[in-house]
Amino acid sequence: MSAQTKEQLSTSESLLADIAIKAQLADYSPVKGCMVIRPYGYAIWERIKSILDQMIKDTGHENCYFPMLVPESFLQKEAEHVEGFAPECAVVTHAGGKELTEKYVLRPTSETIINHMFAKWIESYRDLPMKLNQWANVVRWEMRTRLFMRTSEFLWQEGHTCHSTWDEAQEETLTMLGVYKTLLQDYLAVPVESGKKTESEKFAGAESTYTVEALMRDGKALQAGTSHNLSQNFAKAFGTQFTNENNQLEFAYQTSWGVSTRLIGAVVMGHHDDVGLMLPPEIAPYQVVIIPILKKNKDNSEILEASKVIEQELHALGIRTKLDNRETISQGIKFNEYEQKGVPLRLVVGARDLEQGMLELHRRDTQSKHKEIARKGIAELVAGWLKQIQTDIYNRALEFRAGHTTTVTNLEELAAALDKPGGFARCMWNGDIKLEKILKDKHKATIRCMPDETKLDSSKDPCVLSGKVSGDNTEILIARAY
RNA sequence: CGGGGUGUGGCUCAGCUUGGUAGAGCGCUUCGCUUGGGACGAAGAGGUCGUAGGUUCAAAUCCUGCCACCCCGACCA
Repeated sequence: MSAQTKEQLSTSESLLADIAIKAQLADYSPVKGCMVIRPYGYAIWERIKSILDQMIKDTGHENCYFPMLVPESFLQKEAEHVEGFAPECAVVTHAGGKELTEKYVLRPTSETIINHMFAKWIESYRDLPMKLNQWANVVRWEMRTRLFMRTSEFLWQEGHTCHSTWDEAQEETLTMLGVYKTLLQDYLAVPVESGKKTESEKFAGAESTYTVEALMRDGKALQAGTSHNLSQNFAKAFGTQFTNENNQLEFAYQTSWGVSTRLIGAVVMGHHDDVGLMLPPEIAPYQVVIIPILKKNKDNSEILEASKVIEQELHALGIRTKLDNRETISQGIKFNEYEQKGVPLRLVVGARDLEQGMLELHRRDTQSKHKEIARKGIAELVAGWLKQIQTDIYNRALEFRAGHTTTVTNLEELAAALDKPGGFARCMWNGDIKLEKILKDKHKATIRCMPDETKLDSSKDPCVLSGKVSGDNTEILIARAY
């Protein structure tokens, strides 16, 4: 059964699946739309998780855990929320050999159950702000799934906060958007456009949604993280109230925000070449792989010993290192394996070079081999190179995006831009939702966001739809998306 | 749910038109020989051909139903 599944996938033309499976990040599970995250893929997730977890704590949040099962009735309390999520919920109807009187939903997100508890825990303005986060799995029964980008079950972090004023909630929303931007750009080396979503694209139940949008190498945009200002919507639905300084009962102002294992998809589709995956050093499970050139049936102890010493030197500088001293596998196979896995640097330790105090270093991002690297001071050299690679990979992605962003002033130019370079089309918009319908029907595209970093001039650049110039027009980014 | 496609050793597939009881390459195991970019040779292990039924002396092959998965679309982090 699973054999068939694998077979189908390898035949498929999905570059994403091809890279992810070859790099041993994940594999398909027996359950439709679900994936098994393999150790190498999970190690990347753990890197991302530990980096982000620290940032979440540094911004004053506490981790907690809410249960996976949510009473079905909870979902229905917030009108827009039910409408948005009900179709994709998996529901538990039986337990303990009996049909349940109240069905349980496998959480698609936790606003409802968390608000149920917020309502209980919050009484006074003195209890605010309450800033929680949880690392969890969620289930969304999507009609079409894609490895990492959209799986029926995925891992994520969801932050949920309560505040006493709208302004404070708004500030929180933008703070976390900034955290995501930093995570993506400084660690995953994925440049993002941050901005607000349009009404039709916002989270079901939110007042407004902010997003970080990345551009993948196939020209598609990816919503890499979202931060929502929920205002009082859920508080009203769940009775999350507090008494303010004036002894008046008020509904709490809330936010929620999340990023998921989709981030791994962003890395895969954001950084790869013909060989396979290319990992930014910051999130690579191991940043350097040491491969000793071993001879079968000969005494390799000297080479192995030298390799171990080098490994220790790298460890001492905090460099994540893997020494592959398997004697049963040729180095050619190893070279290939680690290239597919995207390990940033490969250090080759051979008898010949070692005699001359030299090593061979190979950069994954440029696929360049550097012989005659001095053995002495190797750890410092490697540390420097890793920093350089991190920067170079980011710049490579940034360059790609620049080459795939086109400013357009009318629908013809827009249509052309979405096809020819692909990627983002930047333009002004008068807010008429007709545009979104045209995009969807004719171009399979959407408005990704109204970017924070604007490049156009509302006093000169016309609306892409009406052709009119107006100070009321908004700048937008359009793209086909995952 | 609509359109298209696929189910045969671990993987990729051939065989099916013209039924005769299953093959190749890769991978795996052992031995030999090699070893600074996916070596080579020899021997070997491994499949109730997605599933249920039908036709037939005989079904991977023909017929019918069912199931699963993949791709495209509607939906979405």
